[in-house]
Amino acid sequence: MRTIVHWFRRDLRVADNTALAAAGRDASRVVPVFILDDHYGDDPGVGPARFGFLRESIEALAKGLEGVGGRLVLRPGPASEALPRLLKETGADAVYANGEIGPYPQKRDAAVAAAVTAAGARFRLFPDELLVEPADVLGGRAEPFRVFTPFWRRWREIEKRARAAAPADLATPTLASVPIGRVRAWKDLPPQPLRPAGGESRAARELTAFVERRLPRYAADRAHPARDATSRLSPHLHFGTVSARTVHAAAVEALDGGAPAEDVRRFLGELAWRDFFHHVLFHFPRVAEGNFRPEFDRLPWKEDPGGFAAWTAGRTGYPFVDAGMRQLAAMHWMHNRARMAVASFLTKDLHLHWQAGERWFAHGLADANLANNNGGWQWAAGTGADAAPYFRVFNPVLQGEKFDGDGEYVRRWVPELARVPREKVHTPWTMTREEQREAGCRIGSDYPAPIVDHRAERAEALRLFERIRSPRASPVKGKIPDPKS
DNA sequence: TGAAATGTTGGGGCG
DNA sequence: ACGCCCCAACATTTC
Repeated sequence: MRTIVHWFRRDLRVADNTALAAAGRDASRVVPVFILDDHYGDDPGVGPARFGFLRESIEALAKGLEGVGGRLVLRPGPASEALPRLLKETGADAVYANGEIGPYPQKRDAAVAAAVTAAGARFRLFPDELLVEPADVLGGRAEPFRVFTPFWRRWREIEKRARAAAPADLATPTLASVPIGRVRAWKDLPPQPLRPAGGESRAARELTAFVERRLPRYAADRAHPARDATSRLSPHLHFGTVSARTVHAAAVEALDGGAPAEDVRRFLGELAWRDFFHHVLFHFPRVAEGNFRPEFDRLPWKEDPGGFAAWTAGRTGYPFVDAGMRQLAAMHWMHNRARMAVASFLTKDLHLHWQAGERWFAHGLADANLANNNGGWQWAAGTGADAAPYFRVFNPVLQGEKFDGDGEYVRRWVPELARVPREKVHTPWTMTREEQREAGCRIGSDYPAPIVDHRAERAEALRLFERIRSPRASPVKGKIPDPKS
């Protein structure tokens, strides 16, 4: 009678779980464990939103495992001590887990591999996190792609792995486990009524609703943040409450159900971006610490605590930017179009380091994921692999007018502007005194005037970015504001 | 998965 | 009929 430990990390599901399925096949008893490490990912500044989502997902996982005869065990970390102890208690001869890309998990897993091996057991990692593995998508001369489009061309040709069967009977023995309610990090969480909810069955419902109702209009609607058009799966993909394979398969199968090919193609493109950014992090782990493109180390980012505070508070005076930042604060999630606009504003209108924005997002977003968050920020700042060119500066007014033409998104998240007429909802500072009175919104008191002049700051950004071309200029280090302070 | 500046074209008003 | 100007619409270039 063989026993195997399945170590859950960011794969908090029973269905289509590669390592768990393998453990179920290879052993008659499976011990599913989640370890309360000081880290469960390697992002700086894990905030309450992710802890909240994680807690819900773990509670749901415990229930889900009961359905297949499993009992989830919670143990304090570090994993390199908890796992050998568990091996001894259960007589298990192996630890199975799904692999994770990132500097922290890879270092952690190396230490665990050593500890498990020293305890006389086997440590096995399974490919599960991504649709395609880094080793499977290489360009000419076996070099990793640094540009998305050729990556995507290759990515589409690769057959995606089949989904793993759900385990039949895990037959977990009874073991000591930390009660979830006893965990300090989870005790004092503020209420988060609008945060995406965690859990495997929740993810499955989101996926079904997305594929049936929103995917068929995805291409046309996805860039409009007021429209309910996106998958909302980002936190689920981060925590593995749904697998990327299941999402991919559902989208592909939707083609047979009549979903237009263009909509499906665009959505698959987003899944490919996720793989791309993970591959970039795998091949170039230095991106976690700084610019992918070293010439940007010369860029003189500014320090502006007041500007940063206005940005975080959603009080920049640019409605589209402020709506995004307030959506983040309220929902612990932000629409991607708004993410690009607020990132452009932080880096190119306020000239603040993209890492300040990355940290704020990591702390605030339920879906914050090192590879995607870092990739997104370096894309927006122009410092990354296949990044937007540095001279691509978003105009917050035009972004609003293009993607929120009637101002619905702005009005939803910036209630001060609820009664501003559509023509001026993205430029409220152009209202006359009379118009301000009628809209019940005085600029400068009810809602701020723009804290910077976009036209002037765009020009300033172009001037600052010039420096990346002159090799003489010296690096300037700016301090990065701490989101918790 | 930009935007602004600059260039080109063509229709219409007008003398 | 013609040249001229204006300007919107679109294309191209530049940042």
